[in-house]
Amino acid sequence: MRKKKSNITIKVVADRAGVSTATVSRVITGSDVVSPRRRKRVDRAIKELGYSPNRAARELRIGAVLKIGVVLSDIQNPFFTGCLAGIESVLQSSDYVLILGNSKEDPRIEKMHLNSLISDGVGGIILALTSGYDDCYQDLAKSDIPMVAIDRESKYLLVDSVVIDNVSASFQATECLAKLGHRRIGYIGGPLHISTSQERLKGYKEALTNLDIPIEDDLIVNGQYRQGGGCAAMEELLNLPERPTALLIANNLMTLGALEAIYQHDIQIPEALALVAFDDTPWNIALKTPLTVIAQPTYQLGEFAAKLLLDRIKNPDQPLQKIMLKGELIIRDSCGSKI
Amino acid sequence: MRKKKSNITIKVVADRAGVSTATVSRVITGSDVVSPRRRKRVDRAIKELGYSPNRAARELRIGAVLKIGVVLSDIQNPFFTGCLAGIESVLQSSDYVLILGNSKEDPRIEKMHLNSLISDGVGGIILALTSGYDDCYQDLAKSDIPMVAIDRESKYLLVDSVVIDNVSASFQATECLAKLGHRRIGYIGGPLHISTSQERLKGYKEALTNLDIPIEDDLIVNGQYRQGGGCAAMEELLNLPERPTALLIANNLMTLGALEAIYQHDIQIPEALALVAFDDTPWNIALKTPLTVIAQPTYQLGEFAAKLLLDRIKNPDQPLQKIMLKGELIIRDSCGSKI
DNA sequence: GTGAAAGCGCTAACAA
DNA sequence: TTGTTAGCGCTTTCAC
Repeated sequence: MRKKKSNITIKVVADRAGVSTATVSRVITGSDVVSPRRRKRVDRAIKELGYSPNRAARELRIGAVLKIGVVLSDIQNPFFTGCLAGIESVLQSSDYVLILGNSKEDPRIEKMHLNSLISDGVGGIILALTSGYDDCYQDLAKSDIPMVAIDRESKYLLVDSVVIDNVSASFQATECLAKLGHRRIGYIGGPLHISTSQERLKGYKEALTNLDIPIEDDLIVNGQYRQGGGCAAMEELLNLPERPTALLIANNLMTLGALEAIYQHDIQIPEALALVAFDDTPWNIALKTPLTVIAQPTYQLGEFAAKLLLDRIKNPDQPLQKIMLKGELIIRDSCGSKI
Repeated sequence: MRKKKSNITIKVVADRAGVSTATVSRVITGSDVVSPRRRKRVDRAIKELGYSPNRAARELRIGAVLKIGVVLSDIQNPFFTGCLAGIESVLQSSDYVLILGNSKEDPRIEKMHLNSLISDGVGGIILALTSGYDDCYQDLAKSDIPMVAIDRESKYLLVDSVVIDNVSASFQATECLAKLGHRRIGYIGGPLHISTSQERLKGYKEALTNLDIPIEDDLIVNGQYRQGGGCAAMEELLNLPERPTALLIANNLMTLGALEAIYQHDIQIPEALALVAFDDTPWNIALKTPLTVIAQPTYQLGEFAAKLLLDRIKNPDQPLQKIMLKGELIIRDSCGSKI
């Protein structure tokens, strides 16, 4: 174990400036009850000594500040790294430091991170949750740590949130496919205990109902929000006696997996299967068939979340907020229409 | 500002278990001088109370900061998110917490993050540096904070490092192309002040020399390690009076950009242009032409770096280490051979 | 407006 | 093997 970095404490500064530690502290914290003369003396001493206050001591004394915990469900998913970049950019120009945790879609790991953050007494938490259907978050909610849920929500966790309007995005995508003449539209989505999965499925169903297309359970597959999940789901759909002619996929990684299966079976897009997928990605243009997608504003999602959290920390009693961002349908080749 | 989070302190646990705080502390820190009976009692009390130690207090007391700063040059690049995931997984089972900074390939932002980490007195730093050719890091090196350079090195920063054997990887890739009969092999690489760019260029040139193929400066383009950089570089190569028949691209994002330009000019891969690129990526299989790549073990890179840093923290006087990991050439369609 | 002093929760001597 | 206790560096009453 390393020893302390610096022996310049508030005491040293106080001695140098010929004042008490209390006065130095008042200067540091910006308390306005210090006379200009002493303030000047203290400032000089701080500069000369290159003093910077010990964060641990400060935190211990006042309770936690200056740390924001960010727990994401998959830090290798471009969707979340986009969010992360947005969060980071906001925090960068704040006094807060970003503590990162990766839950890998595992509620147990998530719980661990959360506990660690809580016991650290972080100033706030931004969470993309992995589990939404049980009471995992009830005691978390009881801790009074400011928190923002990002992308996903849980009814057991009533906190500020920044999300995509998934129902409408999914509705729009399904409608697009239907308007191109498709009646057998399949759907591949994520685990149903995650709110985004529920909402996207809902949007899909609503669009179908709205257009008098019967909902067929066979055409709906929910799997893991992973590449493997997408591949497996696609195989299932492909094994159907009557295959879908169009498909909506609710996640970028699943899309990659589905594409894997599609190419393996030598199915032509969009001729044999029209496709709309969630998430625009940098690699889209280089794909065999460029994908029609619902682009989600991930970076802004992160920015909003960080700003919202900072707001909430400053003003704990403000009413709960839910910010909803719209996805954007971008037409490319895979849906079979340039519109 | 919030007040303190939890009132479950070591004292409460001690009372509950009927022991002293010292004994509880011993159990927590894994000191082995506690009798099994008491240890069991303490463990139970901890569990029942849901106690977890206050990090600030601990840090203050032991005079070390249980935080690792990780500053990456682009947290939206899959290469670095792969590393990040590896780092996170190691840190997760340590006492350390991960503080993330994103320099966006900007030395000024990097500097800012580094300064902030230093003044926080973090326990250690993992850095993918953005600038390698000036003395940016000289005073950083003087701070005695343990540090590991990841992926990229600088002669101004003599610290432990974990890197890919870029020269040999690049050599291998170039050789592969040459063995397929190509003599006009182009090269697209990153900024030359970054060590990986230098090394990859070196490997390329060495392979050429080794095979008696003349090096033509026209065929070598160095740009930004970004999608735009790859696209611009490709355009440049395409404007040559005599185009290359094969190409090595030294970065995944640049590859995407190059592909963009290639498709725009309707150039067939591998017929009109054989391609080998750095980095294997999840989307590779779904590309128009699956890419022959040098796969880099990003996750392991991160794991090694984190472990190395933890080692160094425990044992500051151990000799400097440089861990070099090998890339792996994976043959797919884009080089024009299944071998 | 200022200083003295009491801890924040924890660990590590030192005693027992 | 265990408990007692003195701080780590800081902020914040409370007197003055």
